[in-house]
Amino acid sequence: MYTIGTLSKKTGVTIRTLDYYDQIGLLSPHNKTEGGHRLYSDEEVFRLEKILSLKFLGLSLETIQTFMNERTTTWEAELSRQMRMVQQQKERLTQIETAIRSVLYSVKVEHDVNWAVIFQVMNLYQEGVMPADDTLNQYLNNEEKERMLSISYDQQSEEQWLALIQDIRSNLHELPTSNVAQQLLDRWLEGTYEMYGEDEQFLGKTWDMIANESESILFYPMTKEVVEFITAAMHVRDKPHHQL
Amino acid sequence: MYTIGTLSKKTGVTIRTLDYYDQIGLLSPHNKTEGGHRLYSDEEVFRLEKILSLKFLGLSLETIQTFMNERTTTWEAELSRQMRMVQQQKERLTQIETAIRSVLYSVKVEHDVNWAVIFQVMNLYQEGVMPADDTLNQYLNNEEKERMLSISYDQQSEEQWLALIQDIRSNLHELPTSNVAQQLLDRWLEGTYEMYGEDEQFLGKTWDMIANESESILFYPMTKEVVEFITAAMHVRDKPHHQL
DNA sequence: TTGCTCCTCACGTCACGTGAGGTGGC
DNA sequence: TTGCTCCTCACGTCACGTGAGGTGGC
Repeated sequence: MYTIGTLSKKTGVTIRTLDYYDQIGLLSPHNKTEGGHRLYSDEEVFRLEKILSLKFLGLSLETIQTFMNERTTTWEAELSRQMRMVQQQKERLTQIETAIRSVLYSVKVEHDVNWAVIFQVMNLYQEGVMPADDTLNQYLNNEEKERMLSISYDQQSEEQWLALIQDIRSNLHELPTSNVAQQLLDRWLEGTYEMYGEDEQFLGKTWDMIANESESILFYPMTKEVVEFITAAMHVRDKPHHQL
Repeated sequence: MYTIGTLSKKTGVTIRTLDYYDQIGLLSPHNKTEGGHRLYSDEEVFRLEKILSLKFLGLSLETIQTFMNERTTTWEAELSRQMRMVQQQKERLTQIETAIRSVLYSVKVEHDVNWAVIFQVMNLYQEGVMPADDTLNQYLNNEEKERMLSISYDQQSEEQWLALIQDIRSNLHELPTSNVAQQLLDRWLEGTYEMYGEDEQFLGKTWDMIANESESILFYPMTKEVVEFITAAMHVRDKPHHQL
């Protein structure tokens, strides 16, 4: 038999929580002392562990309550519903992630929030139709799309890209043939290879997509100006008589 | 000038919400009629859109409140914090997803919840150290790991796997040489190729991992018995004089 | 004048956290 | 007897939803 304090320490659940579970009838003590102190047995410990498990899955205490009184075979529908909810939330969080990234870029690069960008991102996502997905589908096949989406930015590479884009933006006036432009292109290519690998076909398709869609905010902060700058510098390099 | 009802229709925000935003001083009307009715101008419409955008990012009204009074350059720290929170939540949701899948399997295959499985899943994840990841790292390199994790189950393939595992479980007593066992193996191989592709090396490594870890619940419902059944059937097939 | 809109309370939500003031138990 | 544990209220949380009862505005 455990007092409420002992049970609390044993399971890491606060006394107030056990108190509450008793109150709503989710977990009642095995019996009580004359003075009204609650006493729990191993049976309740097991029940509590079940409760905690189901809580971890994101179920409400009410759902858990009914689950505990029913056969496990009736759980299927509710668990499937919960599964769908979890998946939807994950998608939403992914959208939020991209949105925050855009805002952070606009704060860092443009030193102000680009509300036009944010409103566009909001509209894109709030329609719920994932138009970003449609655009990707136009340019990439399924395998390429997954490859594109599975690219993860770490802190460091993110900062490098940011710095590069900032540098490009402040050198937009430089001629494509200039050393400055060509060095920026070098940094660009290096970063691209590092992040996307050296598969020329994949790189080509991705670049086409970004270039064509540079007026939308899908690939913000790859704005039109930045894309044009890179393209111009690349053209110069491709011509033999300008090669370094 | 818009009345509160007009603004509500224009923006899709409920009157009660606008009411509340006025109450906490987040969005006050431009002015009021003599009778006390609120009147909003385009200025407030813009402010409201900003508020909604930031709310979409998951920021609290209080944070939004302070954001609106500060320069955007001060948003960085808070936005980065929010970014980390979002990423953590996504990881948590992924864990929940796997956990729910396990429970669903155990309900469907064993017609009861396998609490031992669930408690293990819980412990695995609640430590916060992602031991699942450690195990994967032991057997697969980074590329293979990503490949493994990016495999997505659709409704249909999930049901097929489930049915197959159920069938294997109810035929565990059959000899590896039996027709039944060999047919189950066929279904197994077919499903594997469909899902994981035909890269023998990758398949081999993955299978080694699953086989070695079959006593843990990482690959539940690939339990020890199921793995052993498949292995045995495969050995028979590999011997020429048993080939079909 | 009649509807419809808008107003201001005020309670409820979900799973507890955080006291307050008072007793039980070794 | 003295601490420490435990008890039962009871308010607060966050961003509104949902009425209730009463007035404004065209």
